[in-house]
Amino acid sequence: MYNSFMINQEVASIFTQMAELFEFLGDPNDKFKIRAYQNVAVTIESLPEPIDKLFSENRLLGIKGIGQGIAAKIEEYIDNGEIEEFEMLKRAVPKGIFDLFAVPSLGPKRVKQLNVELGVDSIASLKEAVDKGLVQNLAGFGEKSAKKILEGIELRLNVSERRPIGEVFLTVKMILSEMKKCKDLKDVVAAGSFRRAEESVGDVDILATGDITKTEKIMKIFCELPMVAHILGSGDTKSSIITKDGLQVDFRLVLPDQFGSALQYFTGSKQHNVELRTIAKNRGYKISEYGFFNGEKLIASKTEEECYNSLGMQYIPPELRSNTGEIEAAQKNALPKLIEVDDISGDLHTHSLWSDGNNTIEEMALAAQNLGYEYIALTDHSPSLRVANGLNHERLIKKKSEIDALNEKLKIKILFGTEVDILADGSVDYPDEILSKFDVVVASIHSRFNQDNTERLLKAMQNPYVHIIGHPSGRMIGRRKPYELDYEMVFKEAANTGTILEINGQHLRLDLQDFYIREAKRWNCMFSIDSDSHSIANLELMELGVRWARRGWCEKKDVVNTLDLKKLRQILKKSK
DNA sequence: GCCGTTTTCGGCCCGACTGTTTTCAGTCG
Repeated sequence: MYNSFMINQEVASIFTQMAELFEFLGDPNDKFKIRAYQNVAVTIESLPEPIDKLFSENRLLGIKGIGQGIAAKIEEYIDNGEIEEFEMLKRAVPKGIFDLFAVPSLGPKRVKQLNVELGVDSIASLKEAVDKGLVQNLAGFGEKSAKKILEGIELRLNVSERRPIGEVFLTVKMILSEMKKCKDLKDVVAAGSFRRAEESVGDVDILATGDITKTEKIMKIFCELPMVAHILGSGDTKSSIITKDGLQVDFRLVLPDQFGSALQYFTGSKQHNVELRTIAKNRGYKISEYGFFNGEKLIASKTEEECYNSLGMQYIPPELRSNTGEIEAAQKNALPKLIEVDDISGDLHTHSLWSDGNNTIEEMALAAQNLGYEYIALTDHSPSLRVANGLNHERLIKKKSEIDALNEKLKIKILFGTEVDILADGSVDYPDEILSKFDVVVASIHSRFNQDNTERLLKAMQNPYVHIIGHPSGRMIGRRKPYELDYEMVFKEAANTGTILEINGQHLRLDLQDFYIREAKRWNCMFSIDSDSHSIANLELMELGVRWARRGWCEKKDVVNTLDLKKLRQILKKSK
């Protein structure tokens, strides 16, 4: 879905949007041009190199999906920072068009119809049209469509000002690593909901300490970062910018002696800090971003550890700061020792070109090896997921022999896996004799999201060959609600059958949800944390998955892919 | 707009689901 190169994201996003605009304009001759643009956007997003480098080395035309026309547009973007045809298209359509496309259940055809017949050109005018009962009367629309549209708007509004954390994750990491190159800075940390690993974030606050006499130079470096689109303001201690992908980032320079209290203050959450201030007040203390004070006397401010300890409690990791029991636990010295990214030994849910991934098995394996993994499971889809090019028996045999050959020459161990579809009746999409051949079987639901799926999951877990339930709730942040489940029954059965529950790190999934991870832990469930990568760049989403698991109070011992391969194989064998 | 042992034109993924229809269009993955 994204890679580490800002320019690739920018170009890919333009082709995606151009495809949407052509679809809206609705010229039937454009049908396959649209598909070409959609395809090339995906390709560009998963390229292992920045596209301006490929261009300067005359290698654009060697990439599948890039021909003369698209290469010329990429060149135009590299030279001018924009593509004229895209700018013209945008002028030819209503301004709020991309907002309308983003409403679930609305596609280009219906947006067009709404625009032509009712003059709808924004979320606001859409809502107005539904409220007035106009939409319901359009040909092809009815009461249910209108209701769906309202629900869709609601889903959109919930994330309108906030964005899924995965969408900004790599941008923020890149800003941090760029700023860390500055020798006048010491600490550089993103605070706020980003640091707490909330599923969505608003503005991002970056806190830094360093040589205060060099503030002018430091702020200049920040405002001139390559991803900056607009500078909202820049002063001695704070600068604000908007990135090219529309994220507001504030950069604050604080005194080294106040870094701990400032970081504590700007990390939140609000509820956590309110509770903390109450406790401080009861002790006669006062807390601010400048320090923890007893009267006029400074008690703590340099580090967060010092600040928390001064209130008679353990240091509370940022992912836990939601005022849902973490403060009481910290006071009793009873916080869990949370899992770390470095604890992960491998990824158990990834896709390759064999199904709907964008890289070869070898590319995926080498990228995983670079992350320091001992193993990676390539879990391509099963046949019923036709859109994802699921593998039949014949292709499985070929894939297996490719893996065997690679395992002869690579250091990392590649596990032969599948993400097998859980069918309508809870059976899975391969017979036992095939299932038994896999090292890792992830079973997932990809259909019938509008019903209670408890029975399907229970039956899948009872299958002796199913090791892991993939993305158990099926939700997509801002797009699709979790389907109905009796979680208690699911957790009980997972524990009984030794089925591992996945914590999926894909940026729109983050599934199981954090509070259910905590709940499942009470039932002694086991977890795997997976990236569900469809390209090499996505493998880095493991970090997001781990931080999400930390929100669920996960420890190393709860997570099977912290084990070395030998122990992992034992668990997979023994647990079923 | 791209592609090619079906190669310079003709094909490009396609089935499930939903809500609207009463045989189908649009959306989604």
